[in-house]
Amino acid sequence: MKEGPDIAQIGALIGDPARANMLAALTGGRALTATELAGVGGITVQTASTHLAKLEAGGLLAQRKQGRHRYFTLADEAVARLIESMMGFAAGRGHLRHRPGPKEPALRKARICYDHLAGDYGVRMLDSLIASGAIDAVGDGLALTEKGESDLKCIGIDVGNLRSSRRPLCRSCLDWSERRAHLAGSLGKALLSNFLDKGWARRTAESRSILFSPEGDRQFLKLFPVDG
Amino acid sequence: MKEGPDIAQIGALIGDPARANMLAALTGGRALTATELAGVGGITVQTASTHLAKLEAGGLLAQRKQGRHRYFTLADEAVARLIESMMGFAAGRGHLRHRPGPKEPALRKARICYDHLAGDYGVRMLDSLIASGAIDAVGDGLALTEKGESDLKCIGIDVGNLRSSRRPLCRSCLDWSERRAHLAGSLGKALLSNFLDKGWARRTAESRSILFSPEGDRQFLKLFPVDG
DNA sequence: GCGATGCTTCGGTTACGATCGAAGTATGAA
DNA sequence: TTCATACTTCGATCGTAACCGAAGCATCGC
Repeated sequence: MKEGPDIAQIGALIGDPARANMLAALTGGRALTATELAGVGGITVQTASTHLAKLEAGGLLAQRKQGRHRYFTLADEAVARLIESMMGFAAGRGHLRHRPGPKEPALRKARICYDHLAGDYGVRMLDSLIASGAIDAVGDGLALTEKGESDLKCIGIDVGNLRSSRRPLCRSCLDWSERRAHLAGSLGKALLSNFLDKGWARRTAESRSILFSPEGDRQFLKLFPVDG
Repeated sequence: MKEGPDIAQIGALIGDPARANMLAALTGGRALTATELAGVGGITVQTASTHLAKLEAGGLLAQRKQGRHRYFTLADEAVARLIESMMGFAAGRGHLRHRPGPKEPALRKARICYDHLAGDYGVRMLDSLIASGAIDAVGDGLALTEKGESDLKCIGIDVGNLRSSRRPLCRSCLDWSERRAHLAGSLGKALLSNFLDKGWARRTAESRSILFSPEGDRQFLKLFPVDG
């Protein structure tokens, strides 16, 4: 019976609603304090503190002390992928939390997934990159082409730098709202950073959603057209 | 706070040790009865029954009545992928259940992962297929080459038939014991079936491990050499 | 019909863990 | 120093869910 790694521990860690909410919030990539996380979990700070200790002991979270604050983040990208893949699974089973809330539409349009763009815009961007021949979709994987590399240089992304990191350049990540793939990996991160730097979009304080400015919206849609 | 799909439900379902053991056992691909699952979970049939009802209600399991038996399987491949990905994650964090048991070595050598070969042999097979040019590894994805298609025909696998199914032909699946990828998808399934049909290997009754016969072992190692 | 087997439902016990108030520690500000 | 903020630890409560014995259905073999 006792075969393989123990998934029950991790399941149990994610299985508590308060902890699940905190993890989902941290999938936004931002480092949050214990008090903020207590807020998203809907619990007091004392309770949050014990939850956070458990999550850290389980290897899901990392913390960084800074003054009297304690900032928590997901331990690494693997955690983010696990959470997102569970979200994709849950969405596919109809385990939606309840009726779409007021913030849902914005979240479905564009949101941050650890450090890259997800939602309708994320999926659109990848589709467009594939259609233009910048990225090859082979089997279930993604690879940047030479054309893609030069295209990216034009908008100010130096792929050479990215390659030097150990992290994969392109990675596909299943989008729970669109049920299709969007672009993750260091390139996904670089593209989102690029948009934020240019002022095309900005992150919101409380939510995972990404807000595009009217001008940014226009530029983005022009840069990543659909149907070719 | 209430953003996105509800992962807590699924986490909680997997988070119980008895349920986790049952799910892990079902990742073996075989349909098991409630009594058998009670055995792997280390609980009585009554308790198992309630667990199984919950897992079914949560969409993780499917059941099929047959006479007075009730056979349970994972609801679909997505569940299997979720379980395996959690195992991979857990293994990476050192959440190993405890000391390797007596059956561990066999399990690490070759085991079934839903419907394809995993473990050392599974990883070796994929490595060899890539080294021989039968499969292209592009980015994090896999694609069968023309050479691969003709190679497979020689050992009695008709790729054309496989293509007609909706399921992806090649898919990489992270191996929790080896921490590297092995081949999943319909091709992974076909290869394992092929070995079983030829009598090279057989499944065991109780465990997920795959036992190779001496002759099958020889043939397998010859067909999938390492180092080119 | 009968008993045996496989499974579910019911009822009651038990144990674990989530929760919060209160007190304790650490850091920063005044 | 003194106070305020951020967080953790302690202690106690409470609810839920896992668990099993016993009883209830369903199906098979005879």
